Amino acid sequence: MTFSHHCKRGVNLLEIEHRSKFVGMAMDMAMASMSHHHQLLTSHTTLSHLKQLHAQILRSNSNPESLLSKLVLSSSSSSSTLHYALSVFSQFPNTDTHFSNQLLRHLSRSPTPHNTLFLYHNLRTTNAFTLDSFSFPPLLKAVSKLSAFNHGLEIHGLASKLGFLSDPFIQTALIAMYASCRRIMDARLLFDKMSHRDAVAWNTIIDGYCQNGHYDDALRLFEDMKTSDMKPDSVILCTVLSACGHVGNLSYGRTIHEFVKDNGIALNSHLQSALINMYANCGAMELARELYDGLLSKHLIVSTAMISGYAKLGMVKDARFIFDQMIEKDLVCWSAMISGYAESEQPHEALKLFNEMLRHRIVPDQITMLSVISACSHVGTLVNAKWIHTYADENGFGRALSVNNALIDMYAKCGNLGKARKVFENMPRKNVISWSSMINAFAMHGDANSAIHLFHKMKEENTEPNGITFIGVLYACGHAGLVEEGQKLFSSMINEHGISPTREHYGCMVDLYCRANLLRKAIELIETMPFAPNVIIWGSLMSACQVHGEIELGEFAAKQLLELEPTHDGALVVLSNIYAKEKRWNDVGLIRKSMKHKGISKEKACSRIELNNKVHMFMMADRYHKQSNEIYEKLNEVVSQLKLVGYKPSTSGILIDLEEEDKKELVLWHSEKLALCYGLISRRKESCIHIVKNLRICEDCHSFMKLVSKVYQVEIVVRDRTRFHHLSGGICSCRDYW
DNA sequence: CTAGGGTTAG
Repeated sequence: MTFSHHCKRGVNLLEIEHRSKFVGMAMDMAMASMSHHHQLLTSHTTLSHLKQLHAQILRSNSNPESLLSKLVLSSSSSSSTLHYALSVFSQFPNTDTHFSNQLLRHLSRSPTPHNTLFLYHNLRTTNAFTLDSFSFPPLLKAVSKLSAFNHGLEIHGLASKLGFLSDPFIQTALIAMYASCRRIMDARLLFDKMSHRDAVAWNTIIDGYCQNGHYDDALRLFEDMKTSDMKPDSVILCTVLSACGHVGNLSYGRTIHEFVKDNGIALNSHLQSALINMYANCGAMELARELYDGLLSKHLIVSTAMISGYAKLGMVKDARFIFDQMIEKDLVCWSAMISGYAESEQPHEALKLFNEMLRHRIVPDQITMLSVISACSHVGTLVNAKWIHTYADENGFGRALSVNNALIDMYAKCGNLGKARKVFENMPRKNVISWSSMINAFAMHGDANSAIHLFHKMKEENTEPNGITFIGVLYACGHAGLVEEGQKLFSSMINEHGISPTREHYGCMVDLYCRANLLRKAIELIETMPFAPNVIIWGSLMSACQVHGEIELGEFAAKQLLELEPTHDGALVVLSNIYAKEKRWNDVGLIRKSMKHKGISKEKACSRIELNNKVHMFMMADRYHKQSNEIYEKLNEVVSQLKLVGYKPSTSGILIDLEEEDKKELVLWHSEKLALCYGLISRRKESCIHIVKNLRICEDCHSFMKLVSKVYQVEIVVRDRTRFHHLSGGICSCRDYW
């Protein structure tokens, strides 16, 4: 095909388009800026525009070759426009390899690298094209970005056939390709075979280890590099600093900082940022802040690292300060701030910020969705859960594996086990997290049999359980009192699955023995396990002692607990009860003192009830609710009804420094009782009452609710923190202590 | 060749 022929074809296309008035107008505008071809080409990428511009290029006197290359580049965003542009390109008489390589390079760096491979195949089918060694780095870069391993192998084979494998540029590109296709060993073999390794090769292999999560290997390799002749450049130092941040290796990170200072390495903006990111990721926020405040221009990425650094330490206010100061915000920093709130027990703020982000017309991606769903789990209301589920479905996240995993957990934590199960069952593909989430959902709700059943089904379907899976299933065994089953699972975890138990696993086992009144075994395990017992483990033992009347051991456990957490509610109650019984008034006085001290910082108890898609909040003895009078009337009625079947208010589990009579009054006004009475007034017939409490439910409220479920024949689901109690017919699904 | 956000347990 000749150039003039080509030109004619372009004009014909133009004429067809010209019939439309709209295109005509666009054409006039385009003609008016004829001298700005290049700009137009990068900003107009619809097919009709491309055709117009193509025609203009052919009519104009400017260099058609360079403009055509821009035509291809500007069209790389959609396959239809690219297809058109490539058809033009491939008919172009001059098949200059240098020119083609330039195009490959541009496409491989674009946000749509798959077009590199598209161009590659397109060019290979037009015989005129030949590849030279310069074609391979961009091709391999595109493969790396796409993790398209099969293409990578093909291109590796071709490079080999053409005798290019001794080219260090291609060797390095191959290392990067294997590393990003999760074949780090192959990458390493290639690296070891290189005869001359430059800084780029070293950086590529070190970065490859990082990409595959082997940060410690990356740091070892960096040491190897230093012992060889290679001097680290600033790019490598950036990579290594990032590795330090990922594994939280602050001391190594500081060593590198010193190395930079001692060797007079120029502290360019990249290196400065890498240092700040490293410190922020290691939680060394003072050091990070010092460097950050010294920055002249605060880059998006550094600010985001600061936000997530503060957020991880629970310093959300500082995180928000950085966030608010940012002039330019992108999706990633919004996500960081949202997840910061979600993980810092401020899920409402997270949702508020998400809505604000949407108002700024920023479109969330999958990662944002995971944080927002997690925030909804923490909020715990079904209204929010349904809202975000619908949002996810309507915005194309409904089929994403990780999103579904998060949804399972969310529905479970919002009290709707049925919906969690439905999400789980509808998943076309499941991974360990899906199974673990569902197992844990059952465990959370006290349905041990379903949890254990699912665990066996998971193994039948050849999904390998991990440490977290076992926490869920052991927890379930504890709640169901399945001692032997739990022991079997614990040893199979170690022996068959090769998972070494963590403190949390021991915690589950201690709890299992405690609940089964096997206190000797519990103590034996505490003494032999390779961890120092934590608050949860002492708490299990202490509660068990209380229930089973082991006063001395209980006192010991409570004291150990208070060593670790001097303001622990339960421990103070247990100790003060023991001392009061033994008339040790001095000790009782000491405890009262620490209780008073603690009263200042104590989180206020509140309960929520969700009814007919609305959430109502209650605090102890509050009168804020519109129907307050009705609620207290109902409470009086319920109390007298329950007293007929033997209810006696009990204050033994309550930690307020008051006279006994006042305590009796107050215990009746606990927020969960108010919420429950509101539920009894307002619920639709036959519907279940859902109550969420921010703190642990006291013994009295638990037995109160059990009796209500029997006398009023109503199903009640109560959540305290992340534990659910299903109450019906006077029975609770869990085997919790009070 | 370099830098930032995520889901299961506790």
